[in-house]
Amino acid sequence: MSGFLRYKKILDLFSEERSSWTVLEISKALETPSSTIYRIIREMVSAEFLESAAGSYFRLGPAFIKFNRIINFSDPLVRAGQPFLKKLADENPITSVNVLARLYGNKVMCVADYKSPSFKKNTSYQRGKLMPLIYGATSRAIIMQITNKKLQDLINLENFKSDEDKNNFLKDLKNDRKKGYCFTEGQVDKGLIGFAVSISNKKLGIEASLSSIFDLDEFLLEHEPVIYANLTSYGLLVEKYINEIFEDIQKYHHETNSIR
Amino acid sequence: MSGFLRYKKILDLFSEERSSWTVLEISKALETPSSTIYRIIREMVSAEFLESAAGSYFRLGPAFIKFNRIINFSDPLVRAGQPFLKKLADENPITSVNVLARLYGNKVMCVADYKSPSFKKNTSYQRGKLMPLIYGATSRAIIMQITNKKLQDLINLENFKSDEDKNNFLKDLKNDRKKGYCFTEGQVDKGLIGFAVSISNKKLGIEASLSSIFDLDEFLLEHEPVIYANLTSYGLLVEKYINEIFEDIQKYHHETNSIR
DNA sequence: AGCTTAATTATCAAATAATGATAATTGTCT
DNA sequence: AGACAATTATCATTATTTGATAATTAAGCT
Repeated sequence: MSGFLRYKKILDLFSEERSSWTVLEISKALETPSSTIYRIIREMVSAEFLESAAGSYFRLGPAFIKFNRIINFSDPLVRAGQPFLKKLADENPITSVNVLARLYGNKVMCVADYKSPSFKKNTSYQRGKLMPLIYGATSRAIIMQITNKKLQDLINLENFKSDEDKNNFLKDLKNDRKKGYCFTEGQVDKGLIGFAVSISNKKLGIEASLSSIFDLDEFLLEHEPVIYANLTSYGLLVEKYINEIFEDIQKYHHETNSIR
Repeated sequence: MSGFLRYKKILDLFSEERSSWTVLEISKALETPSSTIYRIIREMVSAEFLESAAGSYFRLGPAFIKFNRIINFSDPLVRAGQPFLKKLADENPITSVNVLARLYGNKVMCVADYKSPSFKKNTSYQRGKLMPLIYGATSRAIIMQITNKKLQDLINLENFKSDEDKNNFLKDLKNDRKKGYCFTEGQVDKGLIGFAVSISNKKLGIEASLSSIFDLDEFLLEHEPVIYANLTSYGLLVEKYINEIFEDIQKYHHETNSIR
């Protein structure tokens, strides 16, 4: 183990299910002597990436809250899209969960979400959560904008049940790309349906989606045109704002560089 | 530069004001050859702690969103306190910003916040933001529970205008400790006032505070008893929940350890 | 499409840091 | 105060990082 991986392997042990670890537990899990782990943990604690909790346990440190905030206030996708999620929810014909998501490695990550206050069911789409690449409208609206080699590489990492499954998936993808939006039913959460449109910005390397998730029990066919109209118009609006933010950033960097 | 510091120094360059950097800029800022920075950046990008943006710029990566989420769902303070912030806001006599904050190094960090929808003015208290240790009720309710050497060390890091200032601060601290809550006016944001109570849990090493911030223009003296009652009762409630979460965690670790 | 320049990766010997077994110290609980 | 667990210190060995330079790849421009 070397470089940043040494630290990342430790951080990756911490999860929602298991959020505190002792040095001995880490030492066992990574098959590394505890004297080494003690040394590394000490470093990470002093950098506030970990912190010591009760009973010689350690947990994730406040550095993550700090950097998360910086992303919130500076990430073009979050900045551009976050403010529209509530509006989208308010304009949808029935209660909804509205999500901005993006590619994260070979998964999809939700980077912002807004749930109507009266939305009852639980959903998997919450900020920071990783979602499967090939299930759900949210994910599909992201991969349907990816092409060629990158798409091949991503798809090859997935385990399809059969070749037929894989071909069907690719066919659906093609259709949705033509239509310009996605619909799926119960692929991620039972009893929920999702609609999604792509969000992209080539210059900023953004491959994302905007989606609305509804309770199947509340949904009527007549809602679809409104949902579709809302998503596409807000999707375009978000892309427009991303572009404005991009120009702001450019201007800023231009200024700071010419001062030097 | 060695160990984790090598990586942390790069991450620390990223801020709300300056959220993207090129390799060359980092190389200059840290006075390190660009070939070295390139290598390190590559590592951090593949770990998703950084990501490449447009125009050969790099920005903070989605790993922070992911780990932030894990903290949200597992940190005892956030888990216990977050749900009460809205309730506190709703029960306060006038619109308010309500904040959970904790010690972070020699600063205070807001770890959860809820602003009444109709609250007009801007405040500095937002999740993830670092606040000064010696200004504002939010901070004072934290340090007033700290004693002896730890208090000395923290105070010694602060720059007081004069020795008199320092002594007055310590005197105020002592008074507030007796009263059990803090009040300050305009110390952090002009035109705003803050009330705060301490939140602590020795076993979990939690040194925190719960606070409500109001617009001075809306505040009347008759509001104070209600504000005070709300804060103290919710403060105790949060501490009770922290304790329950602590016991849950213990039970969980007990189980997982006996399985092995 | 081809040309130009900037961005990024690869190479490798020298310099530096990480490792882990062990011992020493500190902290905690009764 | 004593016993046990947690943490830190030590240090020779081993492995990794460094940075100057060269090679490659990507991006911008006409």
